[in-house]
Order: sequence, then C-alpha cells, then structure tokens
Amino acid sequence: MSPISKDMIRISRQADYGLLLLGCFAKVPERATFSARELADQSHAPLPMVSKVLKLLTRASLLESTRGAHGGYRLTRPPESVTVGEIIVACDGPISVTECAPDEPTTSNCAQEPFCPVAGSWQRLNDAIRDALDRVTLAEMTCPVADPVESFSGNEGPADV
Amino acid sequence: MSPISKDMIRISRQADYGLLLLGCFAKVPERATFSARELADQSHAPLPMVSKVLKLLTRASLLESTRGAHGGYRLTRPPESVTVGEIIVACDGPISVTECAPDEPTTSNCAQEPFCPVAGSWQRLNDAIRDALDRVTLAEMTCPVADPVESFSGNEGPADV
DNA sequence: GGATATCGGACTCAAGCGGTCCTATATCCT
DNA sequence: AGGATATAGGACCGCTTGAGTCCGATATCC
Repeated sequence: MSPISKDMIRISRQADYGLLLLGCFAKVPERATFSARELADQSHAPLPMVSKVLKLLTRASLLESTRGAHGGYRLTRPPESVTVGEIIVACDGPISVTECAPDEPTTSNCAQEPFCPVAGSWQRLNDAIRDALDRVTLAEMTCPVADPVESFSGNEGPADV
Repeated sequence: MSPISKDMIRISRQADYGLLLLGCFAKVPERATFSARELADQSHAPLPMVSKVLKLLTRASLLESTRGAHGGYRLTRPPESVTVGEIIVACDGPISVTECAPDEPTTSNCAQEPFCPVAGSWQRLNDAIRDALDRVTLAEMTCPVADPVESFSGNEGPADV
C-alpha cells in the first residue's frame, strides 16, 4: 500500500483532519454549529477521530463548544482570520523543523550543539516555515480555485529566511 | 521526560545529519575531501549513521566520492548553490506536506478526495514550504552570524529540488 | 596482495502516531 | 425529575516507520 513516496516535513493526520473539519465550517457559513457526528458524516472520517480532533481544536479555542442535547461546535473567528499554522499547532503542538530548536536553553538535548556548524540557522528555517504556514488562511484553503495571496513567489519583505 | 514539545513538520534526523555533514564541508573550503571517519569525528555523530547519510548525499550527487585508500567525499558544487531543500530531499525523499498531495493522479489514496474541501490548496502550501526551504543555502546555514541578505536575488539557478 | 575506503543492502529495536473506547458531565425535552 | 443527547477527558493498544547497526562486496593505493 501507500505507493506515495515518503514525505518529509509531513503534517500529521490529526492536523490534516483538523483542516478538513474546519473546512466544513468554513464552507457553510450560514450553518453556525455542527455536532461531531454531522462533521464525521460530512468529512467521511471516522467519528472517534473526528471527536478527538474537535476537542483539540476547542482547547485551542479555534472552536467553541456547547454541551448537551443540540450541542455542537462552532467557529470562534471568521475563516479569514484563522491560519493554517494555527490549526496545525492546535492539533500537533508547536511547529518546529528539528529537535535542535532550542526553545528553552535548558533543554538543549542536542549533543553537538557546541560544535554544530548550523547552530542558530535552524531558527530562521523554522521561522520561514512558520511564516509560510501563517500566510495561508482557512478561508483561502476552502476557496475552490483559490487566488489568494500573491506572496508565494513574488513575496514581499519578510523573506528574511 | 522529553520536555521538548512535540514538533510537527519535523525534519528527519537523517536530513539533520545531512545538513550537519555538509556544513563540515562548507566550513573548511580549503579541505576538499573528507572520509566518513573524519566527518564522524568532526560532527560528533555515530560513524555508521554518518556513513549512511553520506551515501544518500552522494546518490543525490550533492557529494561525489572516490573509493579505496585515501578515498573520501567532496562537494560537487559550491555551498552557495546548494539549498536546504535539496539536502532534505536528498536525505528523506520528496518534500510534501501531506499524503494527499497528488503527485501522480493514479495514487490518490485519499479516500475523501472527492469531498475534500481543501483539495487543491495543499499544493500551494507545499509550494510555499518548498520555496522557503529552497531560499536558504548551505552557505547561509554555515555562516555563523548569518547575514545572508542579498544572496537571495543574487544567486543563479533556483537549484530545482 | 593487503590495507583502506566506499557501496548497497538487510536487519533490529523502539518511539510515537493513528485510532478506539469508556466514564463523567452538561444541556435539552417531555 | 428523568431520559436522551452531546461534549470532556482520559486511558489504552497495535502497528507503522524512522533511527541506527552491521555485513559482504567492490574499488583504489602502496
């Protein structure tokens, strides 16, 4: 199975689901709230997984939930202001391109940090990717033919990789 | 333990080593060739792993090798023209942000492709990341304080991944 | 021919991801 | 009040797959 070539820099399936689910919200603006079951149906994803991801998105306050009968989830912000980066972070935790990234100096688990010739540069790489991810919004992702941002190739300043 | 937060969009350790090793080359321009053992010492990485990664880099023709006694590896191109994207691809295969990315139409293993609200948008995300990764060169990574600046527009061939 | 390298695999081990399930809690309806 | 319906928050498990090792074959120098 899976004839797909190994992909690096991969996004976890959870985040994938997250994007998919939020996409469901964004696609039907008139509908405000959906239950987990409804979303599972719409997204053709297994209910338990959908449920799990919805919880994550809620904890990250990308969604808000109401319990009980006729409960469900709804977006807390318009799709235009939700970035893909946020969604991924919500589902999988902080985005970092390598373990070397010293978010906290105490946790420098990289044995060769003193010798590492590419020490500080990871940070810039991380920033570059984070940046790319934060440039794309949920609204743009759901937009069918999508002509968002011209920033991809001709991009402006922040290219400071 | 592992106080390190989970990192998504992670780069494999192999690619990490790849970058580290190529960094060794870039740091000592006068030295042309290194043996696997030398590099293992310099990079403080386990020899078998170093060896493995060097093979990968060679297959991708980022390095060229000479066998036999006094053999070793050397860069095929100046560090300024080698991109981080290339290195990652060399070590881990094609860069793709999700399995959905349909490189080949035949391999659409994504069950909900017909329904997927974010179908085509993955491609743009992929491009954005690839782009970010190809903007950073090996030379820039090794540059200590790194003030890469104009090398962006300055350099030639985009070094197609 | 022997020493030293790389080359190209196969192989093992363990972490972590994908996925499920169960119990507690909150809300609506009758 | 009580039942039905939802979410909240865990624990739990199997299996993939990445990290790392090792070995035999080949090529080169002395």
